[in-house]
Amino acid sequence: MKRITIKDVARVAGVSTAAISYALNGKESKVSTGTLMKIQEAVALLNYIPDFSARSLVNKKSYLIGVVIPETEEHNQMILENPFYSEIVSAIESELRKHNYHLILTGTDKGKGYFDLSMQRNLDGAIIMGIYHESFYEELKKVNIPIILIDSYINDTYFKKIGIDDRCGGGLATRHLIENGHTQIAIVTGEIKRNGVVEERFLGYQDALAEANLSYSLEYVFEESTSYEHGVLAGKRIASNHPEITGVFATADIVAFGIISGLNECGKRVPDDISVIGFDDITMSRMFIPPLTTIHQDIKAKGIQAVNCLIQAIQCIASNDHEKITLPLSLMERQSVKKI
Amino acid sequence: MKRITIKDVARVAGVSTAAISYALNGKESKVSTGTLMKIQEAVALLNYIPDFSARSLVNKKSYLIGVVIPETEEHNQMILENPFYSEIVSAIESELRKHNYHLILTGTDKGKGYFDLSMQRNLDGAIIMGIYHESFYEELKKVNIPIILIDSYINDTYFKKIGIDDRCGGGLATRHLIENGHTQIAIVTGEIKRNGVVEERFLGYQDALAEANLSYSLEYVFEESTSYEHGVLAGKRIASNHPEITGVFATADIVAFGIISGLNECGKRVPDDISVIGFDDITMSRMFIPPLTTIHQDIKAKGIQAVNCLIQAIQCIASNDHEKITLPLSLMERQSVKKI
DNA sequence: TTGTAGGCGTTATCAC
DNA sequence: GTGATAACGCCTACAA
Repeated sequence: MKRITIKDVARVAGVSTAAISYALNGKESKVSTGTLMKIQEAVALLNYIPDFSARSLVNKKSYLIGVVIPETEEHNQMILENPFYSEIVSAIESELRKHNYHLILTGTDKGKGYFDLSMQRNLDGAIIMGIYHESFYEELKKVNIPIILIDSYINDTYFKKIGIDDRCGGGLATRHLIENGHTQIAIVTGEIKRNGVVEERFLGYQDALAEANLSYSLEYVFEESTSYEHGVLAGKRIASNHPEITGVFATADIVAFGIISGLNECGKRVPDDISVIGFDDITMSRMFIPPLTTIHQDIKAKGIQAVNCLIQAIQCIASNDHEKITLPLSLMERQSVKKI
Repeated sequence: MKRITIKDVARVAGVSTAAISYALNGKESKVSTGTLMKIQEAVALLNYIPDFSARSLVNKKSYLIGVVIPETEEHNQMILENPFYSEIVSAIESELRKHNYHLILTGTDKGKGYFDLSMQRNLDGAIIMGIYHESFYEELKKVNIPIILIDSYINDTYFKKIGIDDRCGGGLATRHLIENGHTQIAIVTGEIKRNGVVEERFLGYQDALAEANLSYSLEYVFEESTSYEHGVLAGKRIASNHPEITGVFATADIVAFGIISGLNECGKRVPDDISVIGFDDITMSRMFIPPLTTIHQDIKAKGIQAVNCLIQAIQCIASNDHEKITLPLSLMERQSVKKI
């Protein structure tokens, strides 16, 4: 089956290819009503669908957006299993489609960068999640397309950034524990990378502790990976080695789930024996038992804003000088924290 | 910044564009060792990256695979929030990348089909999840590219299919409940669509009931949507209207989570008061409290197989006449089912 | 072994 | 208004 091309349409409609192109690209003014109708008929008759490759070749627009999310060290798989990423990717795809863009989703092995892909595919823009080596960002800049960083504290004005005030959130969470009478508060967290969100959340934790004149101890910091498994381990260690701890701040909900399970395995109940607060408010958090008290952020809004910001940049609409958009945060009280 | 083209490389290397093309496309034999080296140097020096659009234009290969997953009725968003889809998409992306393909991920509004996208982008193939109207598949066939259907019982030899024996799985789950002494067994399920997986799982439920001479009653069928929310509702209704029910088969883990929550809200505990078994064994199931007894399927394997099957079809490698690949299933006993 | 040139499907620049 | 025609970047006969 041969592809229907613009020439076929031209032949059937009895006009030139130029006319077709005008008619189909919002330049109807350059075409008389009569020919316009003939064209529309022919297009419908032949079911003509333009070839984006050809189009992209001439006007350097691909209507393709790259979205990258980090991947697991072990399996080279995108960590889409982390519900946070699933939710935001859903929102991004939906919003992108509304604007007639398509999305190429990839994980990225930190070895090879994203430069090749961007060039090969002539990406119109990219949305990047996760924290990478500096070289990754330098490469990215060379591609010279608009790029949105989600949840990054990279200090580089080339990139537009969208995120939340993680430090404030970390404070909010810890303070909630304190207000409920807790004084021995642990933090369980993924790797604290420079310029990453967990670093900020960790700082917020320290802020709140200091405010309340509570001492901060490294023994109460369980740093490893943002994963359920790490949560389980930390939960067990807290249960067996730190009976004095009554409150735990997990820097991600998925970690909080792990903590609660680990605690349970050791016979400690949440929130009766120990309180746990999470961060993100992923969909699963309200489904969990007990429903998780957590710091709520609007994940979908984050994705939608990222898309709109990106598309504005692509179309060079007045680059509103907001280099960084910060979305609101709130405390979501459910049932994993108890007053003592 | 102007793009580096094959001509630039040719100029720098002091050879023709043809030589470059040969050297870069596995036809090194047509090029002498000397020029090959000069070419490699020039490529490295200029950091030349071929343009896929141009390439696609001439050889009708895009190295782009379309992946579509169903979307919510309300928000036109992909239901990537369903962890089942997240997991399988992760696996697909990873495997695809290994083979140098990229993935365009979309939801699909059932109004407009997938035909346009496939044509516009010259997709090399597609992987489709979910159940759609017949017209959707008819359109798809016209595109004339290899297509893999995951978890579909559509009876059309055009498509390669990959899935599990859902009927057997439904039987396995129900039988497990029966073997544990349950006789009043409800089923909570998403919409039972023709050719869909839940229909088969439902059939398996009936099989097991019949085998054990247990009566089947429509009152015990809670059909609505494959969602947490529906599970909650069903759980509540079971708790308040059907005290005689002691076992529940949920046709998806996410539904099982809802049921357990709904039951809890009404003061019923799982598994002490009532047993619940799920289906799929998503990652979350072992994290849930109580850890969910469920029918295990290898979600990642499903994604990987789909990719390999698709790529084989694309490369026209002996279309191994397996029109349908069926992956194994097993019972995963955890703690949501109790012997009575 | 190497280089020239035509064509893939579009868009855009011209003349008419 | 309309229609040739030259790009866009690449591949591949074909000729040298």
